[in-house]
Amino acid sequence: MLDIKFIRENKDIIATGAKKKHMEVDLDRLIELDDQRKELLKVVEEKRATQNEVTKNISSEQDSGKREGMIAEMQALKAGLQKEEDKLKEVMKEWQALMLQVPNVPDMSVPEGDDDEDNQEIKNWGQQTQFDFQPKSHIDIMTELDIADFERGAKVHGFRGYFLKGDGAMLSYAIWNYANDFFLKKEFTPMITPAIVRKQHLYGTGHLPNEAEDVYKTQDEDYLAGTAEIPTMGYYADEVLDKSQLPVKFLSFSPCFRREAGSHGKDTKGLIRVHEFYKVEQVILCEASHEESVKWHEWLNRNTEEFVESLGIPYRTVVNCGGDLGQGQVKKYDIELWVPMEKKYREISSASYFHDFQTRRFNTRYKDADGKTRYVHSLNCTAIPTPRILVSLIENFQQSDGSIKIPEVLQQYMGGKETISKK
RNA sequence: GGAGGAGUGCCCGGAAUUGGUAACGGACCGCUCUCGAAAAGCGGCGGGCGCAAGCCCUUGAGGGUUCAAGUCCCUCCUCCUCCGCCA
Repeated sequence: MLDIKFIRENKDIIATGAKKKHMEVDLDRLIELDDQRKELLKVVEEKRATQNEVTKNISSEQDSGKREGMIAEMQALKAGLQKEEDKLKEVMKEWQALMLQVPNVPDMSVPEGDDDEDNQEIKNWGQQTQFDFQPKSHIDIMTELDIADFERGAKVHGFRGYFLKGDGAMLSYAIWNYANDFFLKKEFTPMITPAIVRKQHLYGTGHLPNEAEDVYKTQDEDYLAGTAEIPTMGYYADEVLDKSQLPVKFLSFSPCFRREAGSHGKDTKGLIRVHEFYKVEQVILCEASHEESVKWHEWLNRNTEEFVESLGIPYRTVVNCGGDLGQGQVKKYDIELWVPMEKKYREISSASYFHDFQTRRFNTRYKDADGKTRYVHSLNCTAIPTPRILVSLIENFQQSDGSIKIPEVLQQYMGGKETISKK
């Protein structure tokens, strides 16, 4: 959500930004509606003012005749007021729907482009793994080692179902525990968040109204969060923080649920694209300054890069192009890990900042040094998603005998084990 | 799921004639006073419109009754007490 004043004063900037993001929004209609809103508001407020004043006098009026007259007068005024209020309500409905459509303005440094094909590599770390034997996919490796079961996953869950089993499960625990130790050194507050959330919080983060298809819903009209970003951002909704509390740094762990409604044909096998997974997510709330946002954005992304480097998995970082940005995002980096069997880098992390786009919807503010309340700025970045990280980890660390070498930093979390091999 | 009680201004307390238009106190911020601090005093301390005076909105959310709703009615949410169920 942007400020309507800002929209009115910067229509061209927003229109250009929307175009860069390949998003449609009818700003002229919005401004037209806003004119109507202002006009109606004026009429309504004037009538309410009269009503308030006369009504106040009614209670102190002793003469019952006069009193009756005033009441009758107010009854008439009320009928007119009601009509105007109904009109206003009608205008507000469309106004609000349009306001939810206005995308945040992408940063100047965001490259032009249609989709993820046009994202630009800004960093490349490590060597693409070379094998002196015929490498296998994570699906084959895990199945042969009996550390994942996709057939039974499909039997129990359905399409995109999976079981992690034995050392496959243990490897996930190891990654979670290692990630906790790694990131908590950077002064995050760890959180385990609810995965079932109320609708309003998905509007807050910007997942609604535009991504409704991709979200699971309960019979109570609650939603299953696709990321801990949603509950974590909701944590301080409708609250006013003190400047001294900022920046707030949360490391949130939660299950994540995604319908993947728009990607039926894609990544139909294995652990790349699944309906449910676990994720450790970094979330930051900082002061309302672009410089602060940029600083923490770089920091968040670097944290995850460092984490991947410590595992020794080759990766690259891209800056997302305009067409690959979400509605609220100002700028986004993706970290992509090398997947040998696909001969491609695949995304495992997204670092984005939003300025006050989200916090305006969440109504999360802070009291600044000058005593003014402002909306905080919000950012988030994946720390680590499981099981997707396993795809690269396993494929890059496979050995000729079909076993998996466990990255050194994870070994202590696997009881000192160095390889996962066939029993 | 059932029965009863409660929810008040950025925060914490806490009033409001059994319908008459949200007191007051604390905390916090600014100023005065002070060498400095404390104390005391004054002002501020939700949102919108307006150059301003001022006006409108805001008592968990949304509706309704009424000239007028914190107060009455309906739906929902949250918390507390009890019953039932339960990892």
